[in-house]
Amino acid sequence: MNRANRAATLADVGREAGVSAMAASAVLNGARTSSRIAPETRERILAAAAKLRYRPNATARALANRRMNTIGVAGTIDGESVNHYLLEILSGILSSASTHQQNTTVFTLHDWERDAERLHDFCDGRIDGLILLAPMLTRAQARLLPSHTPFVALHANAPMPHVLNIESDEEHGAFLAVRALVQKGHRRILHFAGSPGRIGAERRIAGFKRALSSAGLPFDESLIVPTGFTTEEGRMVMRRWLSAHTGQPLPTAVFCANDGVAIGCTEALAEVGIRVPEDISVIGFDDTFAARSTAPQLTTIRQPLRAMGSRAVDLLLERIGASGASQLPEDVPPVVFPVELIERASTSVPPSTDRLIPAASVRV
Amino acid sequence: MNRANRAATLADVGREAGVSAMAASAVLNGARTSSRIAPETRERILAAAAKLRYRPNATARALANRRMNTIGVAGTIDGESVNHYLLEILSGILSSASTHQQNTTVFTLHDWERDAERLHDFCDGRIDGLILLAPMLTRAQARLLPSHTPFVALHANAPMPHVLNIESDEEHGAFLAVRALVQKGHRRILHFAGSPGRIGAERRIAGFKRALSSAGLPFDESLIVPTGFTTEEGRMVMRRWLSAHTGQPLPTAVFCANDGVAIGCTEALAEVGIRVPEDISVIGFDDTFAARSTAPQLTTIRQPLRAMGSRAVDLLLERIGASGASQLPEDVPPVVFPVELIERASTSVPPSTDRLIPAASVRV
DNA sequence: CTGAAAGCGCTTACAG
DNA sequence: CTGAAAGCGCTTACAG
Repeated sequence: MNRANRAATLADVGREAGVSAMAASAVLNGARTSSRIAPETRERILAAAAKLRYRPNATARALANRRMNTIGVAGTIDGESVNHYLLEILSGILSSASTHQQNTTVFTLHDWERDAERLHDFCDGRIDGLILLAPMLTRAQARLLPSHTPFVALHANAPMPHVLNIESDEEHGAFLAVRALVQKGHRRILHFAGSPGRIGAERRIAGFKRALSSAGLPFDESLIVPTGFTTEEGRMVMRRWLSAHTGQPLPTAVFCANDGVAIGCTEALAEVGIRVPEDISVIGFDDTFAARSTAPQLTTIRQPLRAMGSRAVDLLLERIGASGASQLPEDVPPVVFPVELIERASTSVPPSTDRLIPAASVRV
Repeated sequence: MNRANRAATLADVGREAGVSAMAASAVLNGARTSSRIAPETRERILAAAAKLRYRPNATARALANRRMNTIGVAGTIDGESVNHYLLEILSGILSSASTHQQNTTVFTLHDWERDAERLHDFCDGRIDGLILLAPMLTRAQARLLPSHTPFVALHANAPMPHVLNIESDEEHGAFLAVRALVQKGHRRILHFAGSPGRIGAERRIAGFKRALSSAGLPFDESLIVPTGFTTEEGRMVMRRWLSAHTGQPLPTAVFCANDGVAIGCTEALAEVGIRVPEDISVIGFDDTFAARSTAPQLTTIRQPLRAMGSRAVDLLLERIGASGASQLPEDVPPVVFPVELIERASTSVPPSTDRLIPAASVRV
């Protein structure tokens, strides 16, 4: 037993059961189950496998099958602040992969620009296909992606040749958010707009404008404020905005690029005693866990993030199954998921009289 | 070119360069670099590899080397609420693995009890070793772990035979937290104690008691309240506790089992107008990102979570390197990291007069 | 110092 | 219906 530290192999199981490795293979993996191996032989093999705690070696199987039964997910998942948006998509991916009996390997990138080359390293046989979470690849980088591995993207920032993209109707989401505010009577609506250059931010601004113009309201460029997409940025930007506008009338509502920004923004308002929704309405975007864990709970635009993650897995597995030859065409239309307005406690009618912006208290 | 959809192999590179696959292997992986392949041949091979975008196939290499250069991490990482504690450890793991040129595969478990068997499936050659994050395995389950894969645990709930455990000095952390409160003058200290049956909770209670007794203060069992370890639980438990004690004197401080609980607890206090730290001091545990992102920022006990994650990788790689034969002894002493008190804004001296607990307002 | 051979553990045609 | 052979892509001894 000098093999105590090696995992049992098919050959070991065969030897134990007095049959060939191949016979063991036949009964231990569904493949050739149909061929009738004598029931008692089958029992003997099963017993031997159990006794030796046999598990098929994944790398050997992958080498023979050209299939690892593992999908990869790449995204900027770690980082200073927790990204609920990515985590919720990831949770949809993990659960769908698991129902398809596929493993999932998560590759953490820090920066799409700099880490693009690493994507190639992942496509070395250890995964059968790769899901890109909110990739920021240039078209040139995307063109260099290995052609032997199928890719699916979620909310890609730019179309990528031969890559299927899954997104949600963000423009319409922004439209729904702002229309809801307008219908409650809001006229002076601030927009914390995410990061300039991000397609998601541009779409929110487009929806914002469309909602105003379809209500016959004027658009005031100065109410669009770039923020990034994190709670910290939401908090900082709101603090700065308030102290830059001390003494002026408070907008009656803020439409935030996502829930994280909305939460940070709410915290900064609370610091100076501005109440949500009594003094100002706040609306978020995404409907992540975070939206339900605040007080007041956040009115927001729901993107079906888990479902989008699941769909990414389904479509990727379809691509993987479609053997070799068939590559997607250069331009492939995106899959677009609908969004919906979720009304909770952070929005209401505007206050009857204008609030003035108080002087900011000093904060650590 | 009917191989367009296959990745280039060593044989392809060799053919392109007019040499054997083996010669290509020698120059493309450091291994036999020493053997002098004529510099111009070497150039030709390098050029061919670049032209064909050759990447060594990970599964073939793993099969030949019995080494995947990938470490696994298993833990209950997803779930309803974000676990900053695990994410911060994970971030230490990812960064150390990356400096060691190792990939990391994350396996998400939902429940240690039920998913213990899945750990076996991960040890099928796809990883070289596995880090268990806060495993809740029984000794019997631990004994069944495959012996051909090295394991390292972080904050295991019970000692596991042959498995190295990395932990922090939680008992001392609790002692430091409570001593700091006592030194400020606090006498009536509530403890939100985590989950009963968890070693971490027991150690916090032990440290709590030791701090009281070494200050000559009495211990009041009724001030120990089980909470779980999430923000939601902290919020709910504090709400319930306040409404169960309406009209009674407010404790002057709460020592919480972790930062998440402290944050939830602070939120519940804010809901009824109790101010931190003016009316009550709050202290957390862990010093995760979350502790610095609240207002007021949280006084807490710092565990070096990232460093602990890195160390887990280092020790695991050591185990992997120590070939076959050498298994760890049955009982292996844990690696214990020190903790420290981080004073921020959520603690201060107790108020000069007793606060009474107000009636809870109704909350969604 | 270099090339041909054998093997990692599995699977898939292909003969008996 | 079952067994022996060849191969997945790489690496590691082992002869020339």
